[in-house]
Amino acid sequence: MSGLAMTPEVLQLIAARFKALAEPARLQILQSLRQGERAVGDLVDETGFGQANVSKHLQQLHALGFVRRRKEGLFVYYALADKSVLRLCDLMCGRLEAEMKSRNRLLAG
Amino acid sequence: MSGLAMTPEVLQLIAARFKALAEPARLQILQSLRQGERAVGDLVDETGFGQANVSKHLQQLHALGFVRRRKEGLFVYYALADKSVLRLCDLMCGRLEAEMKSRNRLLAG
DNA sequence: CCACCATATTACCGTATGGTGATCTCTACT
DNA sequence: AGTAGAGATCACCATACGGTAATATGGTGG
Repeated sequence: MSGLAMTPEVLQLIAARFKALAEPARLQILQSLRQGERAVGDLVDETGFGQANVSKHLQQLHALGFVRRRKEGLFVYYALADKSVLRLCDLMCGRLEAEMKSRNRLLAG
Repeated sequence: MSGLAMTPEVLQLIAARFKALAEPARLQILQSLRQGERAVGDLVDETGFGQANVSKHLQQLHALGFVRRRKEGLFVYYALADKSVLRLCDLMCGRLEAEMKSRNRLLAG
């Protein structure tokens, strides 16, 4: 359970971090970043979301430490801050897979 | 990355599951369940939230497979469905700790 | 200095969601 | 059958949040 006491304040901080991942648009951005550093415009093209939208999502991800920024001339390049984000996504993905598998077993009888 | 393609539809399902954890109240409920099975009334007492509120949160957690229910007479007992929920929380908690540690290092200079 | 481009920010709208009180449902008990 | 208690559901409100267009900011080249 780690060294942190699970006070309501701490839970609020944890919840805020889960909330950052609780949005398909942000997950899609993170998936794009999985393949490497990307400028904002690249992400706009790859995801199909509006520029303002992508920028706002990136601010949120950055504020909570999920991505890091690197400014280079006119462009701002974003990248995954560390691997733990992917671990979280993969864990949740594993849950989903297990869920779908047992669902199919029920349907198949 | 597991066997699932990261289509927008899949990302939506993942996001919905993260959203279930993106609420301090639900995290607090999960923390209570960490110590074992609890009836709804117990959780109301332990968390201090209203009965309707706790019930609604439990429905959400149950709909996404985070908790399981067991009915016994008048009471309904909820418990963690598996350990992966705790892994998710602990992972996120680890991130938070690292964050706070580096934050303190900066302050200390 | 000006025009231009990439990104950030602001203002606004529509929707989703948490909290709460009231009500309904189901079970146990007499 | 009637009462009581636990939990689920409904109706409602206030707030938060995602999407978008318009605008601002900051760097680049002419």
